[in-house]
Amino acid sequence: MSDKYDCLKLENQLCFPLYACSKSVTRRYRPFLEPYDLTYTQYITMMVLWEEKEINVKCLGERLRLDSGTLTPLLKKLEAKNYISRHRALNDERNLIIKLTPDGEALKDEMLKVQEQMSKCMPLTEEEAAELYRLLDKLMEGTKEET
Amino acid sequence: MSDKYDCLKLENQLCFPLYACSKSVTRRYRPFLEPYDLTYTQYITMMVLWEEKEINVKCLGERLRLDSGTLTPLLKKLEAKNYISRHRALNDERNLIIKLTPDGEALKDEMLKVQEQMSKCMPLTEEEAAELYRLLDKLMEGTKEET
DNA sequence: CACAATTAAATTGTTGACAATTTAATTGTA
DNA sequence: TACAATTAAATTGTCAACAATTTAATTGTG
Repeated sequence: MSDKYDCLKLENQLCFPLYACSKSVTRRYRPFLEPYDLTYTQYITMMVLWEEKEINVKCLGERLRLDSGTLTPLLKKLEAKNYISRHRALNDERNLIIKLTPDGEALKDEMLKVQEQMSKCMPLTEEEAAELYRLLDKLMEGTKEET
Repeated sequence: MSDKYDCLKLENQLCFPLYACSKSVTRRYRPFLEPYDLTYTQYITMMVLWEEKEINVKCLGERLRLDSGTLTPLLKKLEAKNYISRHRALNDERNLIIKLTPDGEALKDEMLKVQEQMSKCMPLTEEEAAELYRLLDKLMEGTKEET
């Protein structure tokens, strides 16, 4: 009951569950983030800033795997919400330095609640989560750009 | 060395590897699909049609987890490329029936090559792939809409 | 039968993702 | 020191994702 086209079936693919699952998780975040006027992508951008305090767009893009075409408008939106500031570096004006504002910093505590809510939707054991993490990492390695 | 903010670090999250990995896989497809003038989303749409031959937009959306706002313009593009046809159902004109054209059907054989190329980028063993599939499915279950 | 409720797709508007190109600053080198 | 090469961010243009609304067809019910 198997033919050569089996590999073209959605349910036999890894790519589709991956794509669907990623969207499903992102969609789940939406109502939790909405009160803070954050989208998922804006949220993970803030996560980097809560770790780094200060970073330029290039480094931010490497962490998030997003380019300036995505980040420039996104960062302008975060600036408009007064969560971050955008200033050119003094020593090299090509670099745009992104910093948290006090409002952005304050958001961090609120987000602990969001994470708590979200973790309830993630019905994996510690071991399963670790294994998923490992497999995603391996897949990431294989599909990453060969430069 | 752990504090209450650890859960707000990108690398401690499942959501980010999931999001990054999904994008990475999609990005990998791009050069293989580009000769056929297909995007990844258009490709998975074609995959459903290679299985079903004929389906309405609603069912297609349920399979792909996409709404009419995404599908309507996408299907018009596939029609313009002459891979599919779009016609209202005779018995209920609210339904738009999507069918493969001969060109769309013919694409199926070409896509076998694409899958072969792609599988080389997916460095997982059978068991790992099966486990990843299982974990994604479980996560999907937990994050799915409760209606 | 009439008309309210429901359903399917399309439309509108916002945000993301990314390739390709442009602009401006800096660096390397003849 | 000039000026080509490189680098960082911004811009442009296309496709996707999705919420909210609209349009049109069908169904259910008084």
